[in-house]
Amino acid sequence: MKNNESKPLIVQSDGTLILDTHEPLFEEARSAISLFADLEKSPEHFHQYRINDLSLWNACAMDITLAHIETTLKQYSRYPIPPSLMAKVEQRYDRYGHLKLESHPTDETQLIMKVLNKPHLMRELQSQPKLRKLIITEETDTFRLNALDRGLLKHELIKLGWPVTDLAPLTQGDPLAIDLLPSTQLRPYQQSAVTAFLGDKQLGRGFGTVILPCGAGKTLVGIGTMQALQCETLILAANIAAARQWIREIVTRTTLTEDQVSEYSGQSKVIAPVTVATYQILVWRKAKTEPFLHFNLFKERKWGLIIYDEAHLLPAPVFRITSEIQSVRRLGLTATLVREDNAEAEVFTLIGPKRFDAPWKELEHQGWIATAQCVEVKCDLNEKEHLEYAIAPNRSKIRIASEAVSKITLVKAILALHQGKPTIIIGQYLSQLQAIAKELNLPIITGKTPQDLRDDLYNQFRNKTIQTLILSKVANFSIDLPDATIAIQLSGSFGSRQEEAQRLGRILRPKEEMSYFYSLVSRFTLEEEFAINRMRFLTEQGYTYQILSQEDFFDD
DNA sequence: CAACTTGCAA
DNA sequence: TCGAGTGCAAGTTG
Repeated sequence: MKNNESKPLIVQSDGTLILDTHEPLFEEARSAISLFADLEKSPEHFHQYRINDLSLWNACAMDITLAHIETTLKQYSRYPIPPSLMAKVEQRYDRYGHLKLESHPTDETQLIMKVLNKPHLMRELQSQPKLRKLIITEETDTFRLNALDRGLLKHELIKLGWPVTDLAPLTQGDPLAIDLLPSTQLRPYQQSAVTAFLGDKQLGRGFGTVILPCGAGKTLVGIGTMQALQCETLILAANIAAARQWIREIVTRTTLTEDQVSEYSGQSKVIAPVTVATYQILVWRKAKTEPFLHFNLFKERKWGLIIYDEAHLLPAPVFRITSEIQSVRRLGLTATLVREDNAEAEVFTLIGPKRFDAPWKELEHQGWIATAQCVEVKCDLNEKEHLEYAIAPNRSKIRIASEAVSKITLVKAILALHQGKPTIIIGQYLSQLQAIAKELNLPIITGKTPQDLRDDLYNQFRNKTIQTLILSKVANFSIDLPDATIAIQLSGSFGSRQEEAQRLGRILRPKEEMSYFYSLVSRFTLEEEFAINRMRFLTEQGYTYQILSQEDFFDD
């Protein structure tokens, strides 16, 4: 069996695929299985993929046959394929293709859903209360539905395990000549992302989600797609800063001029061939009962492409409107779909399935993002804090642990260790940050800091006039934050992995030198447990986590 | 009327 | 539940 030893893949009956990154066939196997399995974790030695309902139906949609999946698994698997797994795959495949969704021939506010070759399916669907609510009329093998419920319907059907094929043709949108300027070139992985998104145009693919880490240039993937499609485009961004960033990038990197690219926000409501809007303005309304006034934006022009930046932040009502416009090409961009609620399925069904993701570690190897070392430093509570902690209700325990005064001394030690390196200090509680700012006499930026002062401090940080900057939660979203080599996290919120990833993203711009990400954690407290949770995401992404204690800093 | 501040929402 | 943040519109001011 020496021959099989060198095969990279281990297939388990629960659908987990483990891929050994050291085997020569690794790369080949990776691209083969990613057609029907999702990447779950990519630590350094073994990557983990999973075959699940969504990934299989996604494969169905790409016309990948059952036989192809079996052959691929056999080809790369070290051990025999568990028969129960193939049985499960077959079962899932069998559920695909029985439901077809079409537009009503005369009434465009309605949809027709046909049930094919499954006698009992009609009955099964009729008995579902959530579907009942959406059905207008029913005949022997068809349902009539409201066009507005299209996305909701697709989502409910996925949850019931009966995916529907949406046959509504994708509209082309109004044409727009757009070209990259010669000074700009897509990196290989950005190009792959664009290609993966577009797929084979004859199959009509043109919706989906691309996953890339912060700092890997998601904007260019968007711009590359616009160039390929040559059509008017609506871009949705999480906040105004991000929206303006898109506009800047588009104007400086493409042949489009300033008056062809506009901002649609609370401050400026201009609509142009390329319009960048915030999520906020879309979901704004006078009162809870009033309609969403700005949803018209979707129909204002014949958009050929809608780009959802930071797709994991999509507010619920935007999901709903997205379901109404399923005939327009949709590109979701995100650093991570890990959301503490489980909205990933919604992103996949309404915007589109995952088309591309690159393991962070790999981009790091190729030098596109910086090499980072994560260090967790344990520190101790003092006598008084210990006492307070012991008697405090759970709620305040976290805060006491987060605000341990020993963290201040540690910050000093770490700053001394990395003397001369651009450093940011991030934390959750203003009082603590302010105390450190005062103690160390360092500048601080919080939500209340006026924009011009922020810009001023950022600039000084960029041109190295100041070396250290203290930042509150504003750091999580601010786009124009300058690069740092060292980040010190004083406290994080409730173990949100997404937040951790965002913060790490701040120090991941490509640089020659190693970046360090320090997390300060109080020993023997709840904070330790949260830290484990937060740490998991990064470990799974392939980062090594080093654990030190405060003594390590004061010994020598 | 542009540039603030204030209050609300999710 | 809380703390900190954001964006929106309307009100206030020089």
